[in-house]
This record gives sequence, C-alpha cells and structure tokens, in this order.
Amino acid sequence: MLKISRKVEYALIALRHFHGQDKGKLTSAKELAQTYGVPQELLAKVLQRLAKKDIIDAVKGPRGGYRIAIDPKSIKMTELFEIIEGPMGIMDCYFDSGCEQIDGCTIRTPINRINDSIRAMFNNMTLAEVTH
Amino acid sequence: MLKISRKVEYALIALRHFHGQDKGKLTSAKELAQTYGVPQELLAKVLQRLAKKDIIDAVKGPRGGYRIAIDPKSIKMTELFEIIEGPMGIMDCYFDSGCEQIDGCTIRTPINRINDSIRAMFNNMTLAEVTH
DNA sequence: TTATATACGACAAGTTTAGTCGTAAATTGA
DNA sequence: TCAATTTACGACTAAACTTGTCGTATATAA
Repeated sequence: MLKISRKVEYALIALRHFHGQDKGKLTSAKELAQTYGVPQELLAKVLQRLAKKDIIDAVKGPRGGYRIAIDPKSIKMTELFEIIEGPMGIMDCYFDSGCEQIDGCTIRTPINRINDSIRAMFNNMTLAEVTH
Repeated sequence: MLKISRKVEYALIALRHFHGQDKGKLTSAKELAQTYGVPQELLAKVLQRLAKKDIIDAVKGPRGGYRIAIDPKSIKMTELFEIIEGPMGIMDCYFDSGCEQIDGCTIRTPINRINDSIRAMFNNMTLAEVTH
C-alpha cells in the first residue's frame, strides 16, 4: 500500500544514471541492467516508455542506447509516474461495481481528499529534486 | 501504485459512520456492512484491529457492536494506516536480495526521499481532517 | 551481412490483496 | 439454562496486480 513500483524504481535508477553522466553520452539498456543489477527486459520496457514520451532519446543500432532529453527540473513526478504506470489515483469508485451504498457513498470525499493530497505533493516535486 | 487499500477504505467508512452518530451508540459489523454495501467479514477484521488498538470500543453479545473511543483529532493517518496494514514504507531494500548494485545503490536516497515525503504528509494529517 | 540495439506485444510466474469460512467465546434476554 | 447474536481470530481460497521472460521485428554501425 502506498508503495512505489519497481518500474518507477528502475526509471529513477536510469534517470539518475543519466544525470551523473556526460549529457550526450549513450547508455544501453543492457549496460544499465548489468551495472545496477536489475532485469534488463523490464528496464528496457520502462526506457521505451520514457523514450516514447521524449523524456529520453533512443538511438538504435550497435553503439546505440539512451540519453536524457529534458531538463530534470522541467518534469513533475506526477507526470513521470503516469508515463510509467498510467493514470494514478485511488478513485476505483468510478470503475468498481461494488458501490451500492444507501446514502450516496460517504467515503468518496475523504478518499478523494487523500488522493488529492498525494497528487498535489508529487505535482510540486520535480525529477531534479528526487535525483538531485 | 500509491493506492490506498480496501481495508483502509472500510476503516474510513466505519470511522466516518461513528463520527456522524451519537458518540455512545453501538453499531455492529453486520449493520455497517449492510448499510454501506461492503463485505462483512473483511470489515469485521478491520474493526477488530481498530478495537485491539483502542481506536474503537467493542461490545460483545446481542445488541453489541462498536463505537468510537478516541478523539479523531488525536490520531494521525500514519498511525491509522499502520494499525490496519502494518509498517508502511518502500524500503524493500533491506529485505530484498536482488540488490547487487556495483556502486552501492544510487537509488536508495531518492526512494527514501519520496517515502519520507509521503510519511511526513500523513503524519501531519489527522483522522478528523479526513472524515471531517 | 552480421552483430547489436531499440520496439513491442504476448505470455508466465510471483506476490499481494481481497474475500470467505469455520470455530470459539462472550453476552443478552426469554 | 438455552438459544440467538455478536465479537475474535486463524486458515484458506480467489482474484487482481506486479514483475519478469520470451519471441520477433526493425534499425544501424562496422
């Protein structure tokens, strides 16, 4: 509960790597996976998503790899999370069918309040602050 | 990811119910489950945990049930979460074996930073604020 | 033209969460 | 006293989600 996923972890590992690196230098998924001891295929998928959203550049072919494409200050953590995990939030309400309360869901307000707080927090936090 | 569990949801439903209620009045798990359309057994378990930690009083026997035992202002959301879910945090690091990074885990700091932020937030939030 | 790298979808394994069931103990009221 | 009701609690099953793997296609450097 309230945990960050491995995918996000792997993304942060990679993004932090790029941060302490010559800005233009390419690093392959394989190299990253070996360096940090994480599963290559899954890391690759995360990198692919980041590349698709132009957070990082992808270069194909031998001597290819990835490099950061943006200023870490310019991306909010909410954006990063949602690139990797899809829409974030606790509002199962809208999708779930188990919602047959007599008095119009007394709990939605509190849940949304918590949700909004989490969102607000990560909305005010940039990648730069996290990977410093 | 970063989602609140059903158990916590059910706890909030119950606690909110008690809030809009004569302070001494007892409500049974069955009654709560029927009123709000949630699974009775699971709700009961959550209530039992809350009772064990003296957040609510439990009264056995027919006409028994639960009632709130504390001032909602006096309990932090972190405490509530941990009563229901056990220790919260993202520090799988210590337990996981998959952590064989060459350069001493560059990611623990960022992850802990996020973790601490979440904790700090719920540490500054009381039950009263959530169930208003 | 071969080796290396990204791209991507499908699948399998693993873990966690949600929900159920059975049984025991306390208590009320007839 | 006894039956009905309610909390207490552990064991178990089912469902959902996360994590990890595999196969294949495409691009490209040497």
